[in-house]
Parts: sequence; structure tokens; C-alpha cells
Amino acid sequence: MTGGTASFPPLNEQLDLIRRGTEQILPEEDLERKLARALESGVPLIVKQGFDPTRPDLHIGHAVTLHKLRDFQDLGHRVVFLIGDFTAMIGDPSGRSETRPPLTREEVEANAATYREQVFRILDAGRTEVRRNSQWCSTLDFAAVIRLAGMVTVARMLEREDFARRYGDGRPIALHEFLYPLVQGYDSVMLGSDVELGGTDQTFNLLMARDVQRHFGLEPQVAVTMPLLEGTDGVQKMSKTADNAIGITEPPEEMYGKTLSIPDELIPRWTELLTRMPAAEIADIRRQLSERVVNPRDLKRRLARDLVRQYHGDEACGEAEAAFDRLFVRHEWPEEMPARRLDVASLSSYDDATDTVLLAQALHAAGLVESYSDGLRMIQQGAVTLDGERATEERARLACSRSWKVRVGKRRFAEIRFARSG
RNA sequence: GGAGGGGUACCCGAGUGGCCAAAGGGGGCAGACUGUAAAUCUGCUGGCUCAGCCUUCGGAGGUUCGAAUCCUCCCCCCUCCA
Repeated sequence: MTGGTASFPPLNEQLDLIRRGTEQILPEEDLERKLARALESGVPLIVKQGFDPTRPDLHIGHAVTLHKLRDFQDLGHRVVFLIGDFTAMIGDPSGRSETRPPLTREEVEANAATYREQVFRILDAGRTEVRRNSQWCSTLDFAAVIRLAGMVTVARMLEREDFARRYGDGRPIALHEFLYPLVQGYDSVMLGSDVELGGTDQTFNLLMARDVQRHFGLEPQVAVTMPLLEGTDGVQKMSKTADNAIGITEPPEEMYGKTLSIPDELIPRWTELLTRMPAAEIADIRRQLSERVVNPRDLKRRLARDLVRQYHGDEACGEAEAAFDRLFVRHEWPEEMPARRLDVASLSSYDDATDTVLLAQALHAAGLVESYSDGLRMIQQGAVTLDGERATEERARLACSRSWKVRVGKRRFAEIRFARSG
């Protein structure tokens, strides 16, 4: 897949695009030199990023570096999407408070498969090389590992911020955690990478690879780091556990709505990191916001549209926006509500004589609330609406002879019908 | 190997025999306001056909009328010494 010689845009043009949104390019002179050489020789740079397939779902925070990979791709360079299947099976505990349980081969494979599907919504599949590091890591013998470990001193390892902090605090550092940066560096050796991309939390690892490459007599790679994206709360980094993430595969309406719920301050940053809007326009957005000549909501809407379009296409985007307007602007109910058919035989509060069930129980059975008790709470708090009327009676009962359009809170809807199996 | 400290609800953390379904904070949810923004105010935050009942304080036993609290054993985490 070397593709022979290629032609690239002028150096400055390439640099401008690569710099857009990036946190650091280390060292920048090396990048310039490599780009210049590529320009001259027609041999594209090898740009690598590794992903540990430890979880099935990616969120749009992961897309930040993917967009940058795409930039390199668009400039004509070779992108290697490296699946860290070997490392995932060992379980990287770094940074986390809890040790990650090692994954089985099957889990890793399953995750890797979903990664491809998600990643190619951004990357150009036809121009992406997918590799996996088990290919070379699983055959490394112990002597080779020790040689690898000999390339770096403990003092150097302790320069990494989280290692230093943990060491300083007297918190434990497992020995194998030191091996991870080395493995990552070894990946770069095997791939001959010119550039490696990662979040700012990866800076140390990306630079470590340079040392490892030098030990192997190779030209060191350039580390390009991207900012870590804040989640929808605007405070913490986006992550599934912080519950502030937007999944790449999330439904269009969710994606649209969640984007509109981010704090205003996040608009320029998200736009810069998650869309391909030119730098000049981003600057304009910043200006408009600071001069207060625009309603932030409109910029946020534009961002939301852009995101939904990226992952779901034009049509879904239009529908998502229409659904949003209906729900939150015009305060109407959705056109279609998920139908829930409840079997009265399974509802313990069903009363033959009146042919009714307790509302709270029906809400639970329909999956609109977490439990019967939760349903009671929702009713108490005035969160439940039946056919457009607020339910206020805690012990309210629903007639089973008809269907009910039910709303709980702002965004949970269902049409409940009853069935009798016996 | 030795000495000490600790494991409480989603998270942090108080509680050291009954007044404990367990203070307080964070987070979350709901209501008002709104642009599903921010800020603010209010309420809720184990389960159950709830004036009651059932299950929870690392695990298993035990003492007691009664245990998150006392005893025994076990598991796990942390600190210091070697």
C-alpha cells in the first residue's frame, strides 16, 4: 500500500491544516523536515494512531484525533489505524483507579470490529491501513522484552506526570505499567511511523517512542497531540463513565439534543475539534461570541447539524432537527411514540373488578421509570403526563381498556396498551 | 515476614448498640424559569399494590430483646519497617 509517488499540497498549506486544532507538535521542525522530504520524494509520511479495543463504543471525543488523521489522509499521507489487540488483552491499568480486567480474545475481536465500523465514518476506508499489534507483540520473547526495557531508565519513566505523582504520593505503580510506553514505541518501530497522533494524555508515550526508534536506528517520529474534549457537561473530559459522552453510533435525535445541551463556552472548541470548519470561520465564531453579536443558540444549532450530518447523513439530520423543534420549541409530543404493550397478567396491581392497574407500576413495566418507587416519585413531582394531562394522584390507576399516551419528564415517551394473556 | 490504618448507598464521606433506609457534599433526576446554555429557587435520590413490610453498611458466622456499630474467621486495599 505504498502507492508509489504522490503529490502533496505546498508545505505551508499542509502545516496550516495540520496545526488547526492541535495542542502540540513535537518537535515541529522535524515535521517540517519530514513534510519537505515527502514533497520532494513523493513518498508519503506514515501516520499512526493506536486504539486499545477495550470497549465496544467510541464517543465523539475519540473523533478529535480521527479528524486529524483524516487531515493527513486528505493531504495524501498514509494512515495506519493500529488496533492494540495485544495490549488490550493484558489490560492497561495506567491512569485508572481500578485495574482493568483483561479481555478475552473474543471480546477484543468484537470490539475491534465495531471500531472499524465507527471509525470509517470519519476516516477514508479506502486509504486506511488497519494493523494490529499482536502481529509482532505476541512473538516477542522474554530476552527481547528485557532488551526493550533496557532502553529506558527509571528516572526517565518517572518524568511522566501521572507516574511522578503516584510515585510522589507513595501510591503503587505496577512494573508492567512501565512497559506500556515501550510497547507503544515498539509499535512505532514496526510500523516505521513518521508521525503518531494521540490525545495530550499520550504525550509521554508518543515521545517515548522516539527514544525507542532511535535505539533501533530509526528516525524518530513526530508526536502530534490533540486536546482532550470536554464532555457535554463542559467540565470533565468526555467519557462514558462520567456520563457526559455522545456516542458515535448514538441515534440522530439524541446526538442533536445532547449537543444543544452543552454549555455555550464549549461552542468554539467543539466546533474546532469536531467539525472540519476552516480556521478562519472558527476565529469568526469566537469573535461573534465575545462581541455578543450572535445568539449562541444559533451557533450551537449549526454545530449540532454538522455533527449529526457527519455521522448519520443529511436526511437523518433534518429529521432530528424537526423532532427537536417539535418537542422543545413547540412543546408538542413526538409524532411517533414507542409502543409498549403490557400484559395485565404480569402486573401485580391489576384489579379485575375495575380493570385497572396502578399507574406507577405501569410506568415501570413500560420502562419509563427505573422502579415502581421511582414511578411514585415521578408522579409526586409532577413529571408524569397522561394524554396531555398531568397526573398528580400518587395512587392513580390506569384503565386497561384503552391506550394511553404517556410522558415522563422532558424526554421519555410511550404509548401504553394493555394485553390479556389469560 | 513485622507493626499500624481502612473497606458505609452512583462517588466522596459522617456515623462506633436502639431516635439509622443511615448526616453532609458531589453527581443524577424532577418541577419553576429558559435557548434541553449558564445562573437561581424547590423537591426527590434502596425495593415493594407505602400510615406498613422487605433488603442494604467487604464476605460468612456469632453475642444481644435489638448490630453499620461488639466478638470470631475469611477476602480485599493502603501506610511504615525488613
